[in-house]
This record gives sequence, C-alpha cells and structure tokens, in this order.
Amino acid sequence: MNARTLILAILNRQEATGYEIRKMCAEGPFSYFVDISYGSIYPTLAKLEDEGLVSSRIETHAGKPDRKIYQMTAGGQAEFLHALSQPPQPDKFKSEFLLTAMCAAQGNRDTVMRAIDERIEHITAEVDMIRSHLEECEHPGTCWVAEYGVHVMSSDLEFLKDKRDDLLAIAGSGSALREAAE
Amino acid sequence: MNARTLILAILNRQEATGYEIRKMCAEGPFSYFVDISYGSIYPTLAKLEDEGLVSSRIETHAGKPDRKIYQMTAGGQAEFLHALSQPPQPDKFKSEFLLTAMCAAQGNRDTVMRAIDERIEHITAEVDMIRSHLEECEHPGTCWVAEYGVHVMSSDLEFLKDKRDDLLAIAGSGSALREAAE
DNA sequence: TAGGCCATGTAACCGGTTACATGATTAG
DNA sequence: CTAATCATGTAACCGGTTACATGGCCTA
Repeated sequence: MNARTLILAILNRQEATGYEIRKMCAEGPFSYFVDISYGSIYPTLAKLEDEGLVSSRIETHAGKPDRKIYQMTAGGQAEFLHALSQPPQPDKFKSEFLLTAMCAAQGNRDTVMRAIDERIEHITAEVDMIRSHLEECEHPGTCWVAEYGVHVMSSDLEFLKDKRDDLLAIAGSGSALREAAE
Repeated sequence: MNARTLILAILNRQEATGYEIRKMCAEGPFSYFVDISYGSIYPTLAKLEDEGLVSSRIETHAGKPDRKIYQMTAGGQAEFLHALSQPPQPDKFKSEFLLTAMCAAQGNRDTVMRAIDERIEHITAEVDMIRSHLEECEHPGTCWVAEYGVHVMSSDLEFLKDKRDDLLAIAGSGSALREAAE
C-alpha cells in the first residue's frame, strides 16, 4: 500500500499531526505491517491538502513547537472508502534473515547463531509491544489485527526456538574456508 | 536485501541465466521471502560482471534463444561471504490486507469477505508450493527455510479460518453509509 | 492462430529513504 | 551538560518497477 492510502486510513479514525502519524507507524498498532518515514509523510500530507482530501489547522503551545493537525474532508472520506473497496494486494514480505538461513552452510556458526538469537529477541519484543496495544484496545478491527499479529509471531518464535539447533548444526557442518572472509 | 546480494547468493549455489534467476524468485524456493523483476536482474547482472564478481558464457541452442549463463568468480564469492557475515536486517513486511482488516468496520461486508477468502486461497497455494519444493529438497538450509515457511503460513491460515467470522461480524456491524462509495 | 513460454534487454518513471536544517523543552 | 522528545519540513538520491521492444518455438 502506498503512503497516501495509509495516511488516509489513519486520518479516517482520528485527526493527527505528521509527527503522530509517524509514531503510529513506528511504534503504534500499525507498526507491524507498515513502514513509512517523515520524508514521505510530510510531502504526502501537503499533496493531500492541495487536493482537498484533508484539511489542517495549527495549534500553538507556549514553549512547544506548533502542531499542524490534519483532519479528513468529505472528499478524503470518499477516496478512502473507495480504496477500501478494492481487493487488497498480496502482502510484501522480504527477509534477509531467511536468505542468511538458506545459506547457513556457507556461513560461519557464530554469525548464524547471532542472527537467530537476535531475531528471537526482536520478534519477542514486537509481540510484547502488540500485546500491550491489545490491553487498551477499543476498536474491534484493531484488536483483530493485533491478535493476528500475536498469533502468527508466536508461532514464528515457536519454530525459531524449536529449530534453532538444527540450523546451527547446518552452519557448523560447513568447512572452515569461509572464516577467512570476515 | 538488495538485488545484488540476492543474485550473488543464488549464483553461489548454481550458475544461472537471468531468466532462471527470475523464475527462482517468482516460483522457486526463494519466492516467499524475496521479490525481484527483470528490470533489476539484468542491469544488476551486467554491473556485477563489470566489476568482475561474476562471469558469463553464451550457449546457443538451435531454434531457441541464446542463454547467457552467469557464474560466480572468486571475487564474487568473497563479497558474498562478507555480506553473509553481516547481521541480517529485520524483515520488511507490508500488508494491505491487514489495513483493510483494521478498517473492517468502515468497509462493506462482501468486500471484507472477498478479501479474507482470497487471502486464504492465496496462502494455501503458497504453502502447497513450498511443500512441493520440500519433497525434492537436497540442500539443508533450503529445507530449513521451507519448513519455516510452511510452519508460519499454516499458523496464519489457522487464524484466518478460525477468526474469519469474527472479522465479518465487525464488517457487518457497520452502518450502511459506505455502500454508496462503491 | 492465438497465447504462452523461453530469453535478453532498455528507458522512463516513481515512491520512498537518507540526511540535513532548525530549535525549544525536559529528563537524567 | 547531554540526550531525548516534540515538531516540521526539504533535496538529493536510489533502488526498483512498469512497460516496451524483439522474436522463434510449441501447444491448445
């Protein structure tokens, strides 16, 4: 999905600043299936306002930076609803870890071990984060998605812990020649 | 991961043409965690050859197009091994479906149903494909990764089938106003 | 005879990232 | 005193996609 639709979807549930949108995508309930940076948020917001799909107001707070708060217009709502009616494109998934794992036999055992252990840590942290969102979850769609994330990632972790040693065995069985490359 | 490393990884296990590389990434054992098109394969291959990391030879077959077969050089091997020694970046995952699901309450029930059913079909097909690769799987790293994929996607399907009706209930409970948008 | 597969490549375009610029406030 | 948080934005760059060009063989 493009930045445009994502921002429209966020603004459809609540008004927000560019900064807040970024936060939702980086730490909030959207974070696990979305990826976006300031460099695309602010220009997209400006374009959306240009087209009349969102509008903004500025709030000034003493001693704090101004906040430019965006909200959806009727036109924005219409475009969002239209986007929602299109069949979603299949997920995009890219994993450097799996490439590393696939080539485990060519890699060195310690590197592979670090990779898998860091992955376990990383995913554990992500599951914890989603679980914490789940605790104060008002919105039914958001809960459903969060539960989805917890379910899938837990099963991911299960595999990783179960088969960790198998992967290390594959890495360990390689010849010693590749150590030289590091 | 970038096209460069991916191609190096593929060429490290077997020599291949650009066409074959694309096939491996689209239907083969790499397909579920990788995404790449001709438009980046051929230029990358040319660049890699320029830099001396791969070399090529041309095979002519009567009545068939020429095949330009690339294979790794010692330099390529070194760069690949070095890339492999770096800690892998976290997965990139983007899901339009989950955005749709999150906004299910704003969407129309039939659209949501189509989305979830198509997803079930799509993932089922992908699991079947991986399972078929698994049957004739020589390479231990490749097997490990394939089993990983089957495990995670199966648990994904489990959730989808289990919670399908919950999501439809969320969509069904919305007001009728959004039907107008389609 | 139409469409799919094999096979290689190019060029325009685009969406998004990285890094930078700016600056006040608060917490450690 | 340092680092983080809040807050908005720009510009250069880049990796990759889409669509196109070409063309013969085989299958339905």
